[in-house]
Formats: sequence, structure tokens, C-alpha cells
Amino acid sequence: MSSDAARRLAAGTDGDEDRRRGPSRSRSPGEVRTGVSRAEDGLGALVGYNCRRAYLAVLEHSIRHMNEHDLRPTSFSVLSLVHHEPGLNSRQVSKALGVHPPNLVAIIASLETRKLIERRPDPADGRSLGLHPTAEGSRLASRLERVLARAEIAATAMLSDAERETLLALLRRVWSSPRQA
Amino acid sequence: MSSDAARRLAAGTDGDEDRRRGPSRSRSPGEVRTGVSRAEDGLGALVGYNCRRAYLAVLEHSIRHMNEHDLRPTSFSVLSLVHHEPGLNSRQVSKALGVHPPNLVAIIASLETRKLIERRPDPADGRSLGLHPTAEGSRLASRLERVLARAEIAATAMLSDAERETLLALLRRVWSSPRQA
DNA sequence: TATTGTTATACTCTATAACTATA
DNA sequence: TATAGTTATAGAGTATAACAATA
Repeated sequence: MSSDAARRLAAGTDGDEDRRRGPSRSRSPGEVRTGVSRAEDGLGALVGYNCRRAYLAVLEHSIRHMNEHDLRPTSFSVLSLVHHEPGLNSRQVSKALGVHPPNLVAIIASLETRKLIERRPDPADGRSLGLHPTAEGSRLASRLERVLARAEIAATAMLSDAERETLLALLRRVWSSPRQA
Repeated sequence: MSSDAARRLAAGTDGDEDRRRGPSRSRSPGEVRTGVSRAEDGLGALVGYNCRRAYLAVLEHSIRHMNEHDLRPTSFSVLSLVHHEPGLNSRQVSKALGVHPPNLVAIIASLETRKLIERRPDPADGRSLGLHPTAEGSRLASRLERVLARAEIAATAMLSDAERETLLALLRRVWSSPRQA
């Protein structure tokens, strides 16, 4: 490590003892000081950036549990959704999860091969195939949901239960609110 | 559309008028009712899932502005970080952003080719190359940060300013808190 | 021995066009 | 004409091993 900037970043946190410090120069004098590296500035001020980092931090705790059952995050999402909403077809799963239809084909085929879900022709629409969890699929979905919920509590142990609920509620509103225009 | 499940999902929201409804059957009787498709159940209860969906929802508003300057999310992150912390080397950027070193090589090379950043040999360490924004790079970073901040406010217009700040603070704590073990 | 920057490479994820069967 | 499922494919993102130069 050679620079001041490096040492400030290393921790990744923005603790109280680190609040007021000199500007990290190497910029021309007279330039506006932007607040260098405080969490409220730059990337730290962006909801998108922080959502992504939080997602990855939480995922790190969860991914192992999914891998133990040979499920990727999206495979698990499909299984869980079909568990809670049996009868959905592929197109509806696509819309609900925001995954493009072609990218669901292999996922659904794999879940079916592993006998976690079944595809049943819709008698009312010859094009549509309803997705239904098998008994084993439902068991796995419920169990993994519980395991992942616990893993997430561990991953977000720095939050109180109330704060975690607040976070969940805010996130849900962000992505599931009807968009304007 | 053929199933009940489909109609319930279509809106993506969980409005009050939709709160109490019968279980979506096609599962064996006597099975525990899991709360089918309410936001608090299944995927909706998972922080990771909601972080990811919120990230993608916000990104949809922001990506256009980055593309206008031929920047991908990670390229912009590097530029913004280097703008606020000039002098960081590639390894430090890697740690700060959680991007693996080999994946930064092309990004940094491109930013340098476009004269948005410069690489200066560290006199104290012959291996290290300090990254510094050019005047144009700093201008672009500041401008894009402002544009993206506004785009995010539009993307999260369903939140009050206070709620947005709360969300940001909670997300930051999730990913930047020191992890246990 | 350890670290910085790098190459090569593989794997995963995401996106688009176009085809078929059905509506 | 439109929609559901699918194929093929391209592009973007992410990951690991290993090397040269330097510490």
C-alpha cells in the first residue's frame, strides 16, 4: 500500500473516527471538494450500486445452500414460485421473475428431469404447459426457503429485525411499484 | 391466461383488496398453507431476491445514461471511484469494488484509451500503477453522478426522500459491515 | 516468498431473432 | 395476427490458474 486513499478504502466502512479528514489531493487547487470517499458521496449515494453490493453480500451466505441442492439462484426462484403458485406456465414465470423466456427453457427442463416439477398440458390452451411442483419439489422449496431465510438473517445480522423488515418493505416497493411512463 | 395464480401475479403488487383469498390448491389437502404469493412469503421474504429486483429496476432507469457515454456499470464505478480517490492502483480498485483483477484490465485500458483516466508509475513501488482521472474524466464522473442520482430519484419516486435515505443507509450497512468469521 | 498487473480461458448470465404449433 | 414454447446464438459478466516483473 502506498497512497492515503488506499488506506482509507481498505476498511470499506466509514466509521465515526474517520469522519473528518483532509481532502485527498493530487487534484488542482481551487477545485471543488466533493467529499471524497464518504459513504454519502459518489457511488455510495447511489441506490442501484448499494442494492447490488448488498445483493452480492447476502448471496455469498446463501449460494452455498443452493449449491448443496444443485440449484442456481434463478432455478431456486422458479421452484419456489411454482411451489407457491402451482399451475403457472413458463411465460407467466418469465414475467413474474423478470427472466427472458429462452433462458427459462433449460432451467425448467432441468427441474423436470430432476422430478422437482412437472409440466401438464393446459386443457384450455394447447400451447400452454402448467408447471406443478412434485411432492419432492415442494419439500425442497419449503426447506430451502427456511434455510435461506436463516442464512439471510446471519448475513444481515448488523440489522435489527425491525430494520430488516423496513429494508424488505422499501425494496419491495422500489421494484414492484407500477412504473410511470 | 388460464389460472388464478396467473391473474394474481400479473399486477406484481400486493394491494389491500387482494389480502385475504383462498389457498391456491392443486396441492394435497392437509398440507400446511404457506401464504401463497403474499409479498411476505417465499421469494418476497428474501432480502437477496428483493435487492436484486430493486437493483434491476433502478438500473433500467440508469443504464441509458451510462450507455450514452459508452460506459457499463462497472466502467462507471471505476471512473467514479478514481475520481473521488485519485491515486488508487488496480488492485485497490479491485478490492473496493469487489471486481476480480483480471476483469479490470480491459476496463481500465479502455478508460485510459479514451483519456478519461491516466496510469502513472508509483515511484515507491515499481509494480504499482496509480490511476488518476483526467480533467475530462473528472468532468464526466461528476456530471454522470448527478444525472444518475436524478435518474434514481425518478426510479424510486414511490419513496419519500426520507425513505430513500433510510433505504440507502440500510443497504450500506448490509454490505459494508465487517462480516463475522 | 509475496504482490501487481496481466494473459488466457472457461463458465455463467442475459439478450435477441426466428421458428412451430396453437389461438 | 398474436401468443407459448423453443432453438440457436451472441454478448456481457464472473471466475480461476499461471506467468513476468518487482518487492
